[in-house]
Amino acid sequence: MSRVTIADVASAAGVSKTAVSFAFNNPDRLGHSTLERVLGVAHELGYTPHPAARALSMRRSGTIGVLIPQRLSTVFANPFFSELIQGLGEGCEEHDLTLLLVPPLDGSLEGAIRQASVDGFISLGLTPGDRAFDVLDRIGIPTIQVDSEASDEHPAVNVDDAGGAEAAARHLLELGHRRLAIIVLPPARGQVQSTPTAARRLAGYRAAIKSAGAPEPRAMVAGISVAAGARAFESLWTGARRPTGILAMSDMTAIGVMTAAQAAGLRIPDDLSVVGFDDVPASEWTNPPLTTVRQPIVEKGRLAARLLIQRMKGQAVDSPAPLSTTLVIRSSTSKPTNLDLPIRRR
Amino acid sequence: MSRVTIADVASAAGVSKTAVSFAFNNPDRLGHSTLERVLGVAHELGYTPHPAARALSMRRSGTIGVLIPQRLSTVFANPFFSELIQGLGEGCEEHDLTLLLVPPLDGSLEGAIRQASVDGFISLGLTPGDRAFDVLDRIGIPTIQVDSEASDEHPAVNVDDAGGAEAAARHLLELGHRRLAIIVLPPARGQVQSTPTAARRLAGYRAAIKSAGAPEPRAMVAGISVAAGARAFESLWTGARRPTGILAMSDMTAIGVMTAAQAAGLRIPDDLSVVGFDDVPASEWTNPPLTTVRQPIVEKGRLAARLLIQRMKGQAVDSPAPLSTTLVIRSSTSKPTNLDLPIRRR
DNA sequence: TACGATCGCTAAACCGCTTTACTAAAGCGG
DNA sequence: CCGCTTTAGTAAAGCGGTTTAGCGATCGTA
Repeated sequence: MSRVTIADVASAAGVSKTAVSFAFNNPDRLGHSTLERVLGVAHELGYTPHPAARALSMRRSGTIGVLIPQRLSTVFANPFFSELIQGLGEGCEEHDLTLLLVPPLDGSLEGAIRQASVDGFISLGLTPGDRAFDVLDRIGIPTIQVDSEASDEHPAVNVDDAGGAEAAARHLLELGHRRLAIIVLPPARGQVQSTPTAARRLAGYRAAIKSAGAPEPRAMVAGISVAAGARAFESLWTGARRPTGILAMSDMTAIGVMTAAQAAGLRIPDDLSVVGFDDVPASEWTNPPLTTVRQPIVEKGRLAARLLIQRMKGQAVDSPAPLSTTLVIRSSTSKPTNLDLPIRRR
Repeated sequence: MSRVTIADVASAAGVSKTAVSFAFNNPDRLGHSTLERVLGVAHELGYTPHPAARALSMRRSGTIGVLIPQRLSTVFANPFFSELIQGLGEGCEEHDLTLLLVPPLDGSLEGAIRQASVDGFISLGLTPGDRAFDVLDRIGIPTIQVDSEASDEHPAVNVDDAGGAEAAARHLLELGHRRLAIIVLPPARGQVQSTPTAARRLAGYRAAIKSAGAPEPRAMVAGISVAAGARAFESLWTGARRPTGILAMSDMTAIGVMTAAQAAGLRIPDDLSVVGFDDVPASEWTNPPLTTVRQPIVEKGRLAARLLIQRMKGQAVDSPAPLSTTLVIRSSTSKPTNLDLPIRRR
């Protein structure tokens, strides 16, 4: 009933364990006839090497871990993440590696890191001081960061967040918008400080607004989800000096803003312009199609995976130059027409 | 430079390896003072048990594998999958399990199964005869199927595909449509036969059409992607007897059909009705919002994870009753108005 | 014919942890 | 004070592979 081990195969084939091991990993070291026999017996018995035993003795598990800062159910609600996985997957499949999703266990990412039997880690959106780094350094597993701040020990793959954000804000400003609001990504798990990505995007928005001499924008923090975007719109749409344009740091948030605005009777872009960030596929099909900043998400994942694999091979790798972002102008932005919009609720 | 092992901690604390192991896994068996000391030394040295060694000796890795029938980059392009992962994640997090994504390695799913160090598998859309089952049975790892055909050894979690499909078709028929086309999901990797899910949905569509006495629908196979949906529309929109309504087995395909149709100058739903399947979140925001069959994807994942965990505990589990599906009527369907539509290309 | 190289295979150590079986000391009731 | 149970800790045997070092037989060569 119990699993077939290498010893079973060895004794059934009348050879040593070594021979069986060689048959699979080093066939040249065996004579032709023994090789055939061992392989035959192994197949007949349905032998499969125990992965953990293999990993222990070879010091390699054939798996890379993806360090996820939040619960899977929140993270995977954002298509951004699916795309990133697509890229990581492409990088991994080239080398027959599998992907282990490592969210915080019991609230602790550090604990989860320890448990994971992997050859390398991809970390997502970690803030520089994160304690996860202590654990990573301690156990000495190569790591590549994504959407974080590069350091010497931990290279990071990033996109030109500031440039993209600046282009987005400039777009609204050039259309004539002056009253802008920014929806800021929330800080990482357990942190107060905003993520490096959020900080860079915010800086980009601000730089454009400042250089255009437009008034200080309202800023509000909201989660990366459609629901959070909707709530953000609700709060923004009370009181005086309502914005004519909203800069969201994520497409999901932007979509939430649009649906909430439309539900409140506004027309987009006539009554309110909205621009997102990421350019997830869904942004193309929304009503209206979303103006947004495209970042090459799949490529980012693929690059991160490749760099990690290089590191795992022992090669040194530097943080690559940020991947470029481009503004994609669709139909959720236009000139601000109704500067003094009467409130049309319901 | 090399990793801190249990032996290092033991000698540094002046105790046996057993004591160190007890300190972590069985603290009651140690005196108070030694416990403190061992834990202190371990922390100081930055000791972390080697996961593979632990897995080998405990016969448990704390990981469950998700058997993915295709490449990650194709599978994760469908939000359906993200939602399923959300559900699986919820089920896993309750028990501190992590999720390993296991796509075919080098084209072979069986090979990938062998390599994976997991305590259980969730399989997706496997066709009954799949050779993956041989490997799974051989190594005796508990498995729960999703979107497959239940068998005694391998319970399956399913939704009421036939019922949902029937409701979708009936909806179009009741609106007055008679010329329908069906876009069928492609067969699983390496198979000729269509997946059980596709077969059930097709049967549902056909049953409704037959009982309404409507003419035989055109059926065509297309991949589960926006691009494939677009291609499907192109092929369908040539020749005579063009459909007035299209039944797609996936929302992504339906969205592809809509965008291609709109690009060809058709108005939806006036010139063509489209209904999808799944009700992924994006379906609510499309232009027009998509009429589709909702299936509880997250719940499906959560249920599958829970059942697998039960099985891993040694409890027997039966296949649960199919989860119910409901037709969600939005704006991509209406009465067929232009029965003899002139061709308006470009 | 003798000798070093090559070939084919094996014994045993090792990877790093858990766990069973056991021992010495301490606690305890009578 | 003695025998018996706890308590606190240890030695050693796994878990199931890989890998190094080595050994006899065969082979080509001088």
